[in-house]
Amino acid sequence: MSDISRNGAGGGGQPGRIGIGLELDEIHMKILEVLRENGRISVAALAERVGISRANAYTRFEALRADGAIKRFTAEIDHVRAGLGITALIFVTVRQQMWKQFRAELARMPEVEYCAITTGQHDAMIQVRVSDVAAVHTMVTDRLANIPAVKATETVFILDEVLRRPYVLPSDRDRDRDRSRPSRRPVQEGAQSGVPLGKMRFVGAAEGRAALRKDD
Amino acid sequence: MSDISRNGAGGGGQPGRIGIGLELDEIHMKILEVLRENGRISVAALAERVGISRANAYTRFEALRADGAIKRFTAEIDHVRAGLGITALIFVTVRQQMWKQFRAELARMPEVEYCAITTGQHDAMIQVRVSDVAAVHTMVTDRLANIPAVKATETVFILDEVLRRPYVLPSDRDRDRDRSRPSRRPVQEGAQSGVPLGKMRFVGAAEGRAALRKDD
DNA sequence: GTTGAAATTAGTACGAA
DNA sequence: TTCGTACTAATTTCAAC
Repeated sequence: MSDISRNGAGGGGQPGRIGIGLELDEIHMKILEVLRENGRISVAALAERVGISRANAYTRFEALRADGAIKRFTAEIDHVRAGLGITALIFVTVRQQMWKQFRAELARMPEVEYCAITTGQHDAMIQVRVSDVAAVHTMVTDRLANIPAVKATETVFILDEVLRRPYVLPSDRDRDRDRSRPSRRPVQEGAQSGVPLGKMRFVGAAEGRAALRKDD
Repeated sequence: MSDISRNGAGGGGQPGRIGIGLELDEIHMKILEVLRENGRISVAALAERVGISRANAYTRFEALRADGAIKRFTAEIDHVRAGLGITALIFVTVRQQMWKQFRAELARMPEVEYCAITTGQHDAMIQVRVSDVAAVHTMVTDRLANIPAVKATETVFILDEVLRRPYVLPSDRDRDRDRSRPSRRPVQEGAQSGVPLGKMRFVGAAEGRAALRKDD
């Protein structure tokens, strides 16, 4: 289980259009909405909530699963209750052309919950869950630093997780737009909103890093 | 749905011990292991895989749910298929004593999938999923920058998501330790592993930020 | 904490609209 | 395609051990 998505750097699909596979209509989206909130709902109950027949619900449910739009069903676990009270983010600078090795090592670290390749100052961000702060230290100095692919790390602790949505869907945005922005003007220019631009910074990829993903 | 966990800054629980509520034994952990991989498995099948009777499985299943160790069941959705091909991380510096406002505004932004309060240079990290790069720009300049609580932002794009585990459990670490480290020496000192310490950096909280969580 | 049997519900197949 | 119904298989509940 290696790559869980293929986000191109800048080539985002048009809103509403899906590249290959199943064409997702409004009812598909409704199904996804229900399922991300209650992954254990029966297909019969799902059909009722979405407003389609049971047979149809079974067909669409299977189609979404087969197509990969639904990747899996999972239980969200309280890691504190489970004994992993410490969460940290480790930003990693990876030596070029050693991504393959880095990924292989990641797979051997069960305390890593999430890893993403990013633009900006660092190359990757990994999120780890451990039982105590010492384990973070061990993780970074003992395990990560011993990987030749790792050039440098920077660690921050997560003090609180304010929000985690099961999975964001385009329909959420539409709903919000209707609620809080009755008349939405099209995006034209960055400075159009009268916001002091000095407040924010966009950080692009370092030189020569655009090709990194091709390593494996 | 505001705070999804109560991670203390440094006060991690002892490994294996859970503060309040249900005492989780080995079988509970096994149940969680199965459920995080297959959230839709029937309790009957779960009982068989864990090696207990069905009645027992039902009891424990309900206990885990009631206790909050299982927070919810959800479907993992392929955001690219769903039309949200762009993922970005926005690091936010929040004005002190305006956290409450910041959180309230977050709740009104459906494109935010995750938000954590961190130590280090910034105060919070938010992950957003949108349909195109322009939407990130709009999000940052139009929406975030208009929140008085937001002092500054720094945005990076996620090029690829290498790894996402449903939820890390302590038993994963044990399994890994058995597999790759037959004799584990106790952690004593940072420099003990012979690793060049210059490679890594731990970033603590900025001054006066320890009290931030008490704002709400 | 376990097993077994009844009641309920889920999943499948197929014809009609 | 979608719906409705009838059929089969499985799950959940509940009881006794």
